[in-house]
Amino acid sequence: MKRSDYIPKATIERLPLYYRCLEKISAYEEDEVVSSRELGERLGIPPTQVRKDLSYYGEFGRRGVGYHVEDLKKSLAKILGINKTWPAVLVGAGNLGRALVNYEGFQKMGLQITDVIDSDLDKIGNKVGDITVRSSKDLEEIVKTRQIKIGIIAVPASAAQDVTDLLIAAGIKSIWNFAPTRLVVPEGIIVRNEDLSVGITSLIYHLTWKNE
Amino acid sequence: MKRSDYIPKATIERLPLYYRCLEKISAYEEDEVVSSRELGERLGIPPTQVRKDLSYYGEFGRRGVGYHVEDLKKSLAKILGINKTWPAVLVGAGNLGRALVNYEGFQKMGLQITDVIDSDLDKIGNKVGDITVRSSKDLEEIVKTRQIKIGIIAVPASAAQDVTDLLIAAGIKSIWNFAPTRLVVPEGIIVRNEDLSVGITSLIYHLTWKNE
DNA sequence: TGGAGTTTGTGAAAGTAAGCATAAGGCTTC
DNA sequence: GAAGCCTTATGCTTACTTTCACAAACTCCA
Ligand SMILES: NC(=O)c1ccc[n+]([C@@H]2O[C@H](COP(=O)([O-])OP(=O)(O)OC[C@H]3O[C@@H](n4cnc5c(N)ncnc54)[C@H](O)[C@@H]3O)[C@@H](O)[C@H]2O)c1
Ligand SMILES: NC(=O)c1ccc[n+]([C@@H]2O[C@H](COP(=O)([O-])OP(=O)(O)OC[C@H]3O[C@@H](n4cnc5c(N)ncnc54)[C@H](O)[C@@H]3O)[C@@H](O)[C@H]2O)c1
Repeated sequence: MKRSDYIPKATIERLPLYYRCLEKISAYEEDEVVSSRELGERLGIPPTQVRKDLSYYGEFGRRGVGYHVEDLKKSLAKILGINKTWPAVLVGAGNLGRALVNYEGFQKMGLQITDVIDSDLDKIGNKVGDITVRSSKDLEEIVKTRQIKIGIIAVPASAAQDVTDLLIAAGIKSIWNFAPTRLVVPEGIIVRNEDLSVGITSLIYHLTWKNE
Repeated sequence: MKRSDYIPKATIERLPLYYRCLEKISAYEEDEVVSSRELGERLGIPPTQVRKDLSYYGEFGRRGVGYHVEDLKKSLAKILGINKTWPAVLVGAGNLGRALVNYEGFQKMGLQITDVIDSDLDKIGNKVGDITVRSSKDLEEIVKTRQIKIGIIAVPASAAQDVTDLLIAAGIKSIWNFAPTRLVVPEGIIVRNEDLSVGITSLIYHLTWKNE
């Protein structure tokens, strides 16, 4: 598959939006074809941006016509790596962890949380959804047998670095981090911070300064 | 307070990180002063970036010395608008909604969820944390009496636009949206989308293409 | 008091990303 | 089969963001 040498980070964050939008069209509309204009309108993105984003990966459209919904959806799934299912282990069966495990929406994006770890003895053995909570001493075996590459951190910030080190020792290659702290990881490990406080704080900022 | 005409979006998203880092230093370290180098190192941000970000709002440091932790923390709180508490109403007492309500960390960033709305008759009247779930017919009264400016959407995507319209009709000025859908709002209403699927998908993308 | 060593604040330069303009391809109608 | 109207793909321009480089200000110590 074609892929330009340099692709803007912002482009990569828009691809999932295109994918999800195509899924919706595919499920609820009869249109076989969609234009960059329509795709853009649904998402609040200029059509030129949609086309430029896609052009980094090849030519998916037909001039004068648009993009074939199913084809583009498949292509995007392949580009994003979500044409297969990625198993993941979640650490921290608290409020947020349980919400994440029970959310079905991630499956469509290729994520399947297969295992849950917690340090609380009262939680180990309990079920979260269909998954039995296990101790971190089982981590290495879980990661090895399922060939898990993704670890999800939903523990308090104070425990996040320790959990990170355990995950990496167990063989994980990437971390989705919900704890509000910076993780130190070896070269080659991918970290994605999902910092909800930043979201609300920037909203409050805009609210504060709106009329000045 | 000084504030440059144009401030990069990325700067605004880093300010909460600086603030939280200062809070941590203030709570756990004795240092009265911190340099842009140290602040940057803790957050993985270059020191020049730290200084430039702060410089949009004034001169907070002392050359040859650094930034006074408490002073900078106060200044940032004021800049971010989190030197007061913003009441908010959350709609959707499901898995995610309950996690958000029970999370204490938002208080430190100025957010207090004071009310919870759901349409499910089995949920109305129940408690989420200390808050009794109420029906959306009470929304307007809630927003008016508490002067709430922030609405939080934690309902399924299919209901998100309806809830948005209700919130705006009730007088809300900004929306923190967790539903994976674009909301259409009138001019002047601030929307912040917190799209977790984008996060995991971009992580999977990087994992997929890492060695190419 | 003065010089060496720090650290900030900020214009200028470099690096990224978005938007424009236009060429090229495609469909429809007569 | 040619005119007219679409829509995509992309080089170039414009806009935004980060990084660099250095003057200015402060501390410490001899
Ligand atoms: N709940 C939210 O809405 C929310 C919002 C933003 C950020 N966060 C962040 O997400 C993380 C989890 O939040 P939460 O509200 O679910 O917290 P929580 O206290 O409800 O759950 C944390 C869980 O982690 C477990 N845990 C603690 N240390 C552990 C360790 N070393 N190994 C394994 N498990 C361990 C605890 O037993 C508990 O079950 C926190 O870092 C929090 O700051 C949560
Ligand atoms: N749970 C997660 O981890 C997660 C992750 C990413 C995104 N999301 C998004 O967050 C939203 C909520 O997810 P969830 O897992 O909590 O779902 P959920 O089904 O557990 O909860 C949804 C709640 O909204 C209520 N509701 C539905 N329609 C309503 C209406 N019109 N007015 C008021 N209340 C209404 C339902 O009664 C239910 O209590 C969804 O849009 C989901 O896509 C959730």
